Amino acid sequence: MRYHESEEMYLETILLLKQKGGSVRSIDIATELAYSRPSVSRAVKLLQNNGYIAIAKNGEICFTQAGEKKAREIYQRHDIITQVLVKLGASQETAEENACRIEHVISPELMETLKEYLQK
Amino acid sequence: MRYHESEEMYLETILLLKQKGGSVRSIDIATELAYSRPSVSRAVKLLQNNGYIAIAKNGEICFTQAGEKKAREIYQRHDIITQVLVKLGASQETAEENACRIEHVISPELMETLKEYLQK
DNA sequence: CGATATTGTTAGCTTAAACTAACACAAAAG
DNA sequence: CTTTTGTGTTAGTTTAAGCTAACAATATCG
Repeated sequence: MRYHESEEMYLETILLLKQKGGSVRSIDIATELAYSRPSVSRAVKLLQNNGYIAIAKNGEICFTQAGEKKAREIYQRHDIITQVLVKLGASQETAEENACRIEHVISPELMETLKEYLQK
Repeated sequence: MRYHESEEMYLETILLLKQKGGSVRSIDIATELAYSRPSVSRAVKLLQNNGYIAIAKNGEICFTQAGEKKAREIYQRHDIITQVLVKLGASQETAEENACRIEHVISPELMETLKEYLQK
């Protein structure tokens, strides 16, 4: 993975779990991503150090302002890329799966172009 | 970088240099990618072990059958992605730059979809 | 031919991010 | 209230792929 790609994956996963679940803990992330608990524990600590999340006493993970912003940005990238790929003829499944990887390597300029493309 | 993404970059770079230069040595790759000589030396040895290239006594790097095939595939992916992005409204430069990263993470099915999209 | 420059290699370091084994502690269940 | 289960953490390993320092071998130039 390239620089901080995994950080993006974690933030995105937390947002996803919040949206469909409610309270999110380390174990939920580990289950969702099929990673070991120690791997997630370490990643969560990094997210905390970087100011993206806070951990409640009961283990619940909460976004900071910056964290939520970043997570939503990634989520939006994912969404837009998926829509574009479907429009180009990909199946929903293929589109989702590829968007998941492309979202981490796409430039802001290209994202703008894709947004405009969807509008017309 | 994800699994063997760097291998793909090296193969692609060798093909590129062959196309514009002629004889390709380790140092040419190092210069092109702005990597250190030891990094390239190591990567080249791996490519050799994996059966993608052979090294002549004077240091010239030659593709094996498998290596050339693989390099051309990656190159083609790059090309098609660039064309698609331009068609969607990106500048040539933005398209190239993003294609360079997307080419390593795109699935074969999606590549097929993109090829078809270009045809119509 | 010998000094210098170019190229390649060896050894070892670093970082990111996964892993397992083993432990600590809290919550739930008997 | 003790046992079991669930959750998180610590310590240490692994792999990929970059790096520098230092050396070896080859080429080129005076």
